[in-house]
Amino acid sequence: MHGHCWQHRLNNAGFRLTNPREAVINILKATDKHLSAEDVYVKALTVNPSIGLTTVYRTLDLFTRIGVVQKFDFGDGKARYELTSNPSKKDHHHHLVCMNCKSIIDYTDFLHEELELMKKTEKALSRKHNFKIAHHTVHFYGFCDQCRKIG
Amino acid sequence: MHGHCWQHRLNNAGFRLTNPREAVINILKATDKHLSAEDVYVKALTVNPSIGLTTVYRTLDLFTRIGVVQKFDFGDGKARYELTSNPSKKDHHHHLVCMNCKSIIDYTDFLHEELELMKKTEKALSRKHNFKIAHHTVHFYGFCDQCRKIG
DNA sequence: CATTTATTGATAATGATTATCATTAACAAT
DNA sequence: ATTGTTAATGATAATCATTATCAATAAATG
Repeated sequence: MHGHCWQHRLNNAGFRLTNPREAVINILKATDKHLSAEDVYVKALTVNPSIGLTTVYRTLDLFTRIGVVQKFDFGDGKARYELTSNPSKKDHHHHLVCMNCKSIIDYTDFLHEELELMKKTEKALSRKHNFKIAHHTVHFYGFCDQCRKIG
Repeated sequence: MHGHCWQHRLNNAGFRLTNPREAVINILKATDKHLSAEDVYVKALTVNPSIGLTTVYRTLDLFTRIGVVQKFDFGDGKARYELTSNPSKKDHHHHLVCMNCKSIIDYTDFLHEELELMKKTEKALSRKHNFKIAHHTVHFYGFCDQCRKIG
């Protein structure tokens, strides 16, 4: 149920398979960047020139709700979206955010240890607060190579 | 230099000690909530009825830049602010965010282990990317007790 | 006390996201 | 395939948090 393709997950959740939704997924699949809704919209236009920005927002929100996409906020005023990465797979990563230029670096160091700790923490928190945990994020904030030199 | 009071930190960074700044700090000191700029503004008005919302934003931004305050985004469209908690002190905590009602629970489980891992990760990342790391965040996302029952 | 300059607060502007609503297209049943 | 039902779309306007502007004020310094 977790490994099913997005088409099935949409259907199972009672949603329809549409052109804009396919376009959005394909764009997210094809990049390793951290795209904003506007970014996705611009790319989507080259595939489907009639797509609307509103639909892109709605679609990203829908995918986020069913867990196919993860929404991030790195503090630059606009949300970013990525395909959800399975914590036990190699696409799992976390982020390093430059507080000055807002650039983002993905990192994958010590993920095994991190996963152990997160599983343990998740278990404890679920029990203690009766909270159903879907995912977690880890962000490191600081100043990137460029911005250290300048500032 | 880290343990210095905020007054000194302001002065050392070349900023002035003003009434609005004092009001904002006192409000953050007096709460364990996750206040938005608007929240802080409303509270500030009771102390200083002439304070402006713009100033609150500016002040929170200033304190964030000098590291006295930490800015969070939990995905409900407005930023939240907390006094920066020293990772090795007992006020250090992380967050559990309900994806439905946006309520937030602080947690402090396994912080010792977490701190060990974070220090290690931080060291590796600093070296590899020549990144100057200031702080980190860990967020768990899911559904709280209330929202599990309903949804 | 006077001067300098950061800070403030009222206001308007910005910009990302959301609500509205008539039109269109998916899908199920025929 | 055709139709009917209903979700989904896209254009537009509205919302709302945050920022820019700028004249007025107040901290610090001599």
